[in-house]
Amino acid sequence: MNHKRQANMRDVAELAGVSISSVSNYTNERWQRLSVEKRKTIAEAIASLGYRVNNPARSLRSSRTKTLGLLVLDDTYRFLADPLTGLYLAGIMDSAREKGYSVLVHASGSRHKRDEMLLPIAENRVDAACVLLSGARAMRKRILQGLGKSGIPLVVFDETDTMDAAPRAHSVRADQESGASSLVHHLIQKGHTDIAFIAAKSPWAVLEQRYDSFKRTMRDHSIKINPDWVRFEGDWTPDSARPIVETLLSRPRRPSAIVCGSDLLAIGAMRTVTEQKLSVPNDVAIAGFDDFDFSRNVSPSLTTVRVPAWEMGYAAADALIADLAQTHYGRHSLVLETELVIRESA
Amino acid sequence: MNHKRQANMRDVAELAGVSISSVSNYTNERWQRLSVEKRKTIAEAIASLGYRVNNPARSLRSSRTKTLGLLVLDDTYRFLADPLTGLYLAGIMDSAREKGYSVLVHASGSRHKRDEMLLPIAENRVDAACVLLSGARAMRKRILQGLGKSGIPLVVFDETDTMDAAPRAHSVRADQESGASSLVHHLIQKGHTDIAFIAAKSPWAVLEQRYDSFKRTMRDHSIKINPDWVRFEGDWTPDSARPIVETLLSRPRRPSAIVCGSDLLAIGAMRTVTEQKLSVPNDVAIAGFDDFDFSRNVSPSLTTVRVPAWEMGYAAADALIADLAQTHYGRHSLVLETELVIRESA
DNA sequence: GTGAAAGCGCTAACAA
DNA sequence: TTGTTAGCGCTTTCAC
Repeated sequence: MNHKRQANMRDVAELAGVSISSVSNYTNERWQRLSVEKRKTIAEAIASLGYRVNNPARSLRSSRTKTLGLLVLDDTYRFLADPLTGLYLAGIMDSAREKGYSVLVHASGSRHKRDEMLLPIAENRVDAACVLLSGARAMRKRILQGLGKSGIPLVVFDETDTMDAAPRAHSVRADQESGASSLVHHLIQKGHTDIAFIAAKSPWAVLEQRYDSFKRTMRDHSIKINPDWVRFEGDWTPDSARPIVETLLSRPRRPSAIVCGSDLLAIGAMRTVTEQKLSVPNDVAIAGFDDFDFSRNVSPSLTTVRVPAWEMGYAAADALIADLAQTHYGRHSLVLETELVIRESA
Repeated sequence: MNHKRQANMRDVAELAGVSISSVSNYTNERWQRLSVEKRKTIAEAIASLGYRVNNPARSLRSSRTKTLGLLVLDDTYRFLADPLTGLYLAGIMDSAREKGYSVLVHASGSRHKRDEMLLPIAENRVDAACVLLSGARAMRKRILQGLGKSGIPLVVFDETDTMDAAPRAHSVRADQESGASSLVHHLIQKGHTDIAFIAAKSPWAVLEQRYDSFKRTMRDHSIKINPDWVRFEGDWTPDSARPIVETLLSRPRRPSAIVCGSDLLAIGAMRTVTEQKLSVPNDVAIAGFDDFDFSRNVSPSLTTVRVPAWEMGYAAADALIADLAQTHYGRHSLVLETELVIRESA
């Protein structure tokens, strides 16, 4: 129990012998309006009372919350168990903290009411937001439309051609196309033509980009894609790769390489191949996307496309805070480089 | 740009032809004070205006923010890349969302000012908080002391004997002791006596519990621990296991089993052993803690102690919200079961 | 440079 | 049941 009430601005002003507005000028760092002595007296009063500005009061009055939202649309609670999301969030938080912002995380499933995603915005909890979407394209567009109408600065992760639904939102993404294309090139150079592509069933912009680029690169090399070898099933856990790969291996003709939609899946795929007494990469090469911490340490180590997830998060928060500072809402499209990391598995 | 101002309670009241306080009673679900017709009129007015309560205003007036904090003390931004933290957060968020709460995530390093950790509380941004600590015991206690004084409901993850620093805080943890002990039993039953223990250098309550139980169980079996085989070095990435394991293997006498402080480390350890042309588990058995998604899918699959991280997060938020509802601050100590998962690596 | 005062949108105490 | 009203702590004119 806190017996003495928290100090407020009035208390500080009285102790310092100045007016409330001078204290306000102090906490808002408007130094031009504060004499040096006053500045010192106020600092002392604040320190001695342990005063902290009351954020809700400040927000109510100024409609600035000093908070960034991370709005996630995902049907599975495991979205945060995916290291990619965790790294986005870490980047956002690091960037936000440096500039005095907090981060409110809000996840919503498509089973929820349409505007559940917008709640933190509608309730004036955030000044700007990072948006992470999954699910069908049409739904993603609809959500983006709703978000766009809110009028607050927005950064959308990983989306490309859905961005027109929110004309003023920034986008931050990794160059999945060049990553996927380098990967396929690499496989072809290694002599592979029988290449499978597997991923979770859940639609996701990043997956579309990876798969589209896979298809394009195959076509560019005049390699026909065997439709039996393209499978979108299960979720993004390693376990869901197992039944897919089992099917792939059980058929008379099997692929010589499998491109997996994510490293998590690739690990499950490798395991399944190994269990069938086949060798990775000799019998079946396996490659993934993301380059998580563990990817270089599994056996065989994973050939993959590195995605700079932390950097993306950092850049996103950075862009939002810049917008907020300048009320200059020019739209940016930031594309960070991916990198093919060739290891043992392919 | 939002041209028409957001609707407020007054607008709703006018449109519905009722008083502001009736609208307030509606948004606060005080149905006893609302006739059925009024309830309907208000609902319609709210829907037609797209009204949402302004959270900062509500918070200022009522000093309830409807927000839970997740306060993390960690020096490395990678804390969120650790699936364990991600799962805690996922559990917290799922629980919070069900009850209409938001989650504010706030990380602070020990390099920051002492009370950086308290900022969301000091600024009235949260009603209650989950606390995740790492670092030296003394520092963790000091932080807990500061948090305890704030007087808001608190759940601290994974701490045991430091909890007296915050006498009114709840604790939620997993039974690391029984997990570690089962694991050591298992190794001994498999004939191992030359058992190493490796972990990151960064102190952490969970690690202390795991290691203490390791020591105790070894002693109970009258097995002497070789101090050369106990190593706390590096961080929690798989890569930092490598130099440690290389050293362990390079010496004339090497352990027959290595217990790793986390699955992430265990993966790095396995990889290093394999690279030295030794076999897991025949030459060196490897075991971890946590049981992440990928642990069953690496080769060989990982013997580990499962920690119910999502459930812990869920329980924590649950306890906080219950406290908030009842102003009944009885202290709980919740200990969730761990489970030894025996696979191939040990 | 400084201070007085209005009022952001809401809740809760009280009156009716 | 319903309505009136004070005021939460702050920012921001505006006058000095």
